[in-house]
Amino acid sequence: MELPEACTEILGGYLKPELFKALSDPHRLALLANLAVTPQPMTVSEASNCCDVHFSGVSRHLSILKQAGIVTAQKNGRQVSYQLNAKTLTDLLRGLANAIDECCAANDCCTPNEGETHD
Amino acid sequence: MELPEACTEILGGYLKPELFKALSDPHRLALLANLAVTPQPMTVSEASNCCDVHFSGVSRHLSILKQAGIVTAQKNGRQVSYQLNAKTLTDLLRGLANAIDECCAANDCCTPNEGETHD
DNA sequence: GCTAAGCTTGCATGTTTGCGCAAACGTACT
DNA sequence: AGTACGTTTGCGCAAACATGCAAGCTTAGC
Repeated sequence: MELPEACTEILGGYLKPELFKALSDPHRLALLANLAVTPQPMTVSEASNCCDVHFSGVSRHLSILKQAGIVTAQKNGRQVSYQLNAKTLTDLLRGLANAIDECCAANDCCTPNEGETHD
Repeated sequence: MELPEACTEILGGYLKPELFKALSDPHRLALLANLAVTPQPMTVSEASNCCDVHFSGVSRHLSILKQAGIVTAQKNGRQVSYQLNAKTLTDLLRGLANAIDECCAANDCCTPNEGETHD
């Protein structure tokens, strides 16, 4: 059975601020969406077309996504192709969701009733 | 079958910067972890004990989490109890993961090979 | 070699964010 | 009514962040 301490450990493995920070910018999310929809990897120049940000900014955004493990980069000649690392991202998302479920089930905490906020 | 446009719509429903921004702060994640581990709802004062942040800051953090739908607040007399809204959060996480999988499957994009980054 | 293309990185700037403090607000208790 | 407690909110400050521009770096093509 899960103890609270075990929960903290389990959760801690998924509660990385860097990941969510990488996902907290609208332009980065737009890039991510475009990567998820585009069959081929995208170069920085191609990615720059999708949002009105200077290509240097796009380069930085993609770099942040790469550092978070959300995308992978491959250098082809003088251009760099970025690709969504779907498995890593979905594993992290599902892993966190599962960890939360486990902890809540083990501790009987967390929202038995829905929508009881006070505004 | 899913068209790229449909993917964008599906993804767009889950790619809310506000959610990830709420999760992008270490102290907020610590609060979230504590809420996931604690059987009862926590008051602001109780929550303040877990991280070395002034209680006013904790109040603001919890407010941000509430606005993102991650926690719910209930007022009991003069104190406010916060509780993890586990279902909302896990649904969002899994929903995004599923949406990404759908889009990638439909478009045959996204990381067929693993770990091919260039540093 | 030289030049141009593609990308990254340093710099300056404006904006956002997290923080503690103090004041304000609402509620319980006497 | 008055006081004490728990929480929220306004304010000012410092750090972090996003952005455009320009310079630098690597690679392709001549």
